[in-house]
Amino acid sequence: MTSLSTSARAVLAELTRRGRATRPQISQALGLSKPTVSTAMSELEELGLVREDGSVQGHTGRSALLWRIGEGAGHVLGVDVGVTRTRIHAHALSGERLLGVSRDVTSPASRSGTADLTASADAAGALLRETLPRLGDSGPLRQIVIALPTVVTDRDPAAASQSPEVHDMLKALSLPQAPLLLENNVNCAAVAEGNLGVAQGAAQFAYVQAGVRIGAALVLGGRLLRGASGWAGEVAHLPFPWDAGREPVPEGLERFLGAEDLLLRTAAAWPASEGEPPTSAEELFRRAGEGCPPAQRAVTEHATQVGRLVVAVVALLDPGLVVLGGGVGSNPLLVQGVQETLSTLSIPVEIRRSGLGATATVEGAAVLAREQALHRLIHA
Amino acid sequence: MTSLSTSARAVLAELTRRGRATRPQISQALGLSKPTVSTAMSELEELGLVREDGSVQGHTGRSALLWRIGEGAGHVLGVDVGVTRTRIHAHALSGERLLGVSRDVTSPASRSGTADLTASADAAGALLRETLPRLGDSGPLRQIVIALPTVVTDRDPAAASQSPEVHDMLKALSLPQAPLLLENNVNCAAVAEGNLGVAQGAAQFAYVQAGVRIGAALVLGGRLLRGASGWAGEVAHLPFPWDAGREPVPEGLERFLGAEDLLLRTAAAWPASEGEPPTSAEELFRRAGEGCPPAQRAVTEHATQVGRLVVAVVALLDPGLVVLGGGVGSNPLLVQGVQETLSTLSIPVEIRRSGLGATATVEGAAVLAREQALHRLIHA
DNA sequence: CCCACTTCGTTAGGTAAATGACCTAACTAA
DNA sequence: TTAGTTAGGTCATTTACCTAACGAAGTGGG
Repeated sequence: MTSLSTSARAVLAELTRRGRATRPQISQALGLSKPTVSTAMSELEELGLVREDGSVQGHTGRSALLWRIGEGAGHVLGVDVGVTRTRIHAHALSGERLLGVSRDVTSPASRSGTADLTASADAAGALLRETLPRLGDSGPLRQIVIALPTVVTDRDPAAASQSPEVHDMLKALSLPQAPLLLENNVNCAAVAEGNLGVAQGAAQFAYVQAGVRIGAALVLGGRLLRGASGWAGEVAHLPFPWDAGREPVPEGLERFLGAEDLLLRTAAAWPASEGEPPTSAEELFRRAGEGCPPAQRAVTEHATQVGRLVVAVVALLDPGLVVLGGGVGSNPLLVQGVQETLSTLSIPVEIRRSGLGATATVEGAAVLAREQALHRLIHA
Repeated sequence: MTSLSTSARAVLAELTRRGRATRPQISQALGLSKPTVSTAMSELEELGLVREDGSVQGHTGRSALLWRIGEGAGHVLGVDVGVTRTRIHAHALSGERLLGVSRDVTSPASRSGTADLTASADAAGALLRETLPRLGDSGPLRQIVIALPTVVTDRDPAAASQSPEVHDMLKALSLPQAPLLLENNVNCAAVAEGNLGVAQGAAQFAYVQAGVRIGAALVLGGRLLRGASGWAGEVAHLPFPWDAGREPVPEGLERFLGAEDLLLRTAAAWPASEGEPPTSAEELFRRAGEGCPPAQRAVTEHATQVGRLVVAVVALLDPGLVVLGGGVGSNPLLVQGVQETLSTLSIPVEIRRSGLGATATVEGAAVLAREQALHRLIHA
């Protein structure tokens, strides 16, 4: 494919930012002359990357044609290879969602909560083979991003598949031919928050996910902070408790702030007079919301602990905004407790609760795929 | 001043990176033709921004002229307004140091270790007035960066001087007319490590300073991570101890990891048989190095605590490299203990000891000033 | 010392991208 | 209708590069 001219790249980038725009708007935004924008737009139209889409009326003067990313620009896939459920979203390069499907992972490992990448990939692969034919003509598939519940030390699958686990997973997925990137699932969820969720428009923010597992992600100027080898945000590996007296346990924070231990601790402190202790995080939060005292105590205590993690994140990074997500983290009862813990701190910070739910990860993967595809189109 | 052409900007940037270079070298590095580089260089020479500086001989063929940033490009100032000592460094835009001076702050507050910005600024202002005349003709003063031992919520002094403390400090300094930026002192020291110290060439790294006070800074791709409002790295404000049982004290980490409390704890555990306990961090480390058991125990224990802070930084950010600095942090005995604490972690990370000493802060301020001045020259 | 060879730096001529100036088309308001 | 305004196209011109060619200034071999 022949390369785009400089002005065509600029026009494509601006059109991407705006979704739909007229040539005069783009001309003004980029400081390019009208002829230049027109030539560039023709070049893009010839390649099928953009097309006319209505016009702006009601203003004085001649009405301007509206332009948008066209079907020929193609589409991308976001794939969430989750422990208990896998999800696939397809997005056009224009940003609109073409389809979103999901399927349970049924394997002994997934029921016990242990990660079994190959079992998840089998389910995702089957789902993919049923789903792709439904896409019809959406242009070329330009990028796939796979969200994984593991540390992603190398986003490039060519390098990462030297690890046998990743190699087997990719084989089970049997993906169509297209550029491919791997990404951590918490990172994906954070990207979704920044693009579609409560962190829209934030220059930077931290995302703390508390559920069965615990993790964090950092977004700076729209870009993920990945660290030197992909371990950024892997707070699960923090030793805990961090105390002058007791010896900290490696990976202790994961155990302490994960949903499993929360339920165990709650059960241990449960008075016989209140009947059976809750068996899931959802139940615990429901009963706390209904006013059950031991459930409330457990939730408050847990919120304090999560709050201390958030305090550490805030003191180190000053993100200005922290989004709480995940099955436990996105609960309204938790946010209040975290906010109280933070009130001792002199650093200004806002706490928001994620509203995206369980699809956050796959949505983020699709957003990343679209960004990557556009980046390649525009900058190469 | 009339604006530079695009190619002149590129040539100036490349010359800045290389220090001295010939036109053919620049031509090859930038992919520009020889005539283009020549015209761009003439443009820069006419403005006094560059000048010839010898030639390359010994190779076959005609010898090429060497070029460098010229005196007309001007100079910059880095000012460290420290608690006990203030420092001023002047650098030419070419990078060479023009002078470096320092002076003790003599005020009741500085002796007790309390920060008194105005007293420090008085000393720095007097030093500045004696120093500037010695500069001779070094071209225009293009940028001043002031390093402060406080949180810098606004680097722009016009906005920051709304705070009466900063306003008084700037008045006491009575600076010459030039663009001015404020920066946190730990951030400055980190920049120095990245440009002149042990973190040279690192794509990203964390800097942890342990001395009288405790602080951290993060450098990503040569840029400081400042946070939403300048509080990034202010770990001193972390509540401590972070323990399920005990109630954490706000600002507790500062107290716990600072030099003062280290000496108090050491004295409390000091056996009478060993004579008087050490009265300074230097003495403590010296006696530990000489094999004195209680001093060794205190240092080991302290290294473990600093190590836990480093563990938190590494788990959250995966910097790949952590530089330990400050009066306590740069001690060889400490590094070993920190490394042992880190060995429980599965994240790959290297620990290095700062070798820059007490001038790191002012050097970093000067580097930042030069970067800022070049940035303005090249991109505006 | 002379001469072949290489590289530097300048001059001349050519080209692609973007511009400004100008014109026509199309729409609104009165 | 008509006046005023904005969109969109055409074209000569400018800008910012490039390649080609050549003299200048070095090196090394005979």
